[in-house]
Amino acid sequence: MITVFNSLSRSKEVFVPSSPNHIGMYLCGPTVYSESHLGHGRTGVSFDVIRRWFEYRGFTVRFVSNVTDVGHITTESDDEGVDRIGQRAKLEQLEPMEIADKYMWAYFRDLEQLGIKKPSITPRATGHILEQIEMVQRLIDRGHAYERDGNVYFRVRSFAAYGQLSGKKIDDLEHGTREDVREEKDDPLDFALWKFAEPEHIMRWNSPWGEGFPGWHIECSAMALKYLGEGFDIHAGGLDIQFPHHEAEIAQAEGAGYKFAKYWLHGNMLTIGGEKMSKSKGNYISLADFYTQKAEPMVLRLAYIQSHYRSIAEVSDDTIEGAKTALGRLREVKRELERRIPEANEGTSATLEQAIARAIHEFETALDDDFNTPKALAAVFDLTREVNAALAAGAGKSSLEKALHFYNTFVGGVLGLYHTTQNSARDDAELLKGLMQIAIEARGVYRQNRDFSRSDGLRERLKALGVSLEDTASGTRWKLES
RNA sequence: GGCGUUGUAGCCAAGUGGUAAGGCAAGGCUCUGCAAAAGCCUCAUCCGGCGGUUCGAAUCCGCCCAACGCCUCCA
Repeated sequence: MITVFNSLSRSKEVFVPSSPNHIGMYLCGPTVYSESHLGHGRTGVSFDVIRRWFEYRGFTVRFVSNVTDVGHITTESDDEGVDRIGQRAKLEQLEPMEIADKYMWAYFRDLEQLGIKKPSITPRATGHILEQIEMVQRLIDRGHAYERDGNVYFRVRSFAAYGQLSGKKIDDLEHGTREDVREEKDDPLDFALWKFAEPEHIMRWNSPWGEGFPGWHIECSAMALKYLGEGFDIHAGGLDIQFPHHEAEIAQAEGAGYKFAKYWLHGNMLTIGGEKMSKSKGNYISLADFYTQKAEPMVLRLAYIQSHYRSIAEVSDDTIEGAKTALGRLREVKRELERRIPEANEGTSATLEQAIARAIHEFETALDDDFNTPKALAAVFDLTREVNAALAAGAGKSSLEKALHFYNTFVGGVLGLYHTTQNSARDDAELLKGLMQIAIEARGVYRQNRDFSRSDGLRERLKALGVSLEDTASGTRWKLES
């Protein structure tokens, strides 16, 4: 039994899928107008683990995650209709669609590094203009929208449930609304479904209301319904787009007469030095910069998983350093198991098997309870201590194999922490292996002759190159430092 | 101003009525020519503060303090 925190009810609910073995899940992707940052990475990893958990529990998940490649107005009052993609296009002297394409692929690349599984479907907003127009027309026909000079607006007060998801009351919102609203709106709360395109606006499509482009929000309503159908299971996204984006999605879809998502899951924000990392604050770190300047992607993935997806997570150099070491232990225990299993004695270890059973139980319980990854990770580290002790005690092969299976299934499969990225260094693996063998042999001769200054000197020089040596009872091992 | 969240060891972070998970850092020990790795041990009488409820609270209630988020583009 899996329980999930549903933002609609603001409480944990037992998850009941709409069909027995299949789950439809939609995750709001970014508007692709600039580099993806640590926040995108966190949301991606959070829902990737959730998806993997459903799969582990036997569900087939259709995971739809969009890319919004239509630029949206930066300020409602701006009649120039400057949108973010358009702005960026001017800045980089590219076509808007070149900007969208460039950052979309960068986003895919950055997420892939984090071991995030590809969505089943990745719909683009520009590929679904017809669906969006249809939905807008439907909203007009049903009295939830109206047209003014080529713009179409959603009439918020016509949709009683507006505000339910984010816990806002329409009358409270009224006061907070900006002064400089577009005068043709009937109500300041109303939001755009379709915008008239000024002559200089490059991204434009023909519609029943003239040439224009869709508003932000409508693409997700249309694409989620198209690929997941009515009443689909899960809609997910960052907490910061709960309002107004998700609120608007519900209003549009249900206003058009369709049942929308049953469970709404929101991932919390990242802080740097206690402050939310965000574009407007300018304190964000792009994923690409992180990878080149801070640590490899898997360290980041572990850092994310160490906090619960609904908690605010602090990212600091200390957090990253801690994750780096912890990841090393998780890799090392797996490597050691792989190394030792072929030569292990036949037999079992009752202590180890009990520890494995307990770890599996605790891991499953933790993830079943609203995807509590920090708690699951605690179970993994508890087991790791047991495994290392068992290895030292010479535990039997079949128990060690069970332990290895645990790491492959849970740490690798569910948490996705054993993902490796392709890089050119890997092509040289054989060469490296051979060279290291030679170096180790040479050092071995020094050691046999008790010429420790030479053998230590060799080790220091290798260390300086990022290769560390470990002398063990069964010979010298080496590894590349991360 | 409206709505909401959080405050747990040096840092990160679970726990949400039964007497403080886990990771990092730090210190000691075992092993070792040395080092590393690994293991073992130590590391919050206490969970922002003050009251209350209870046999019992970090966990529930009240007040206070502090920080943060949404209400505007954001994952």
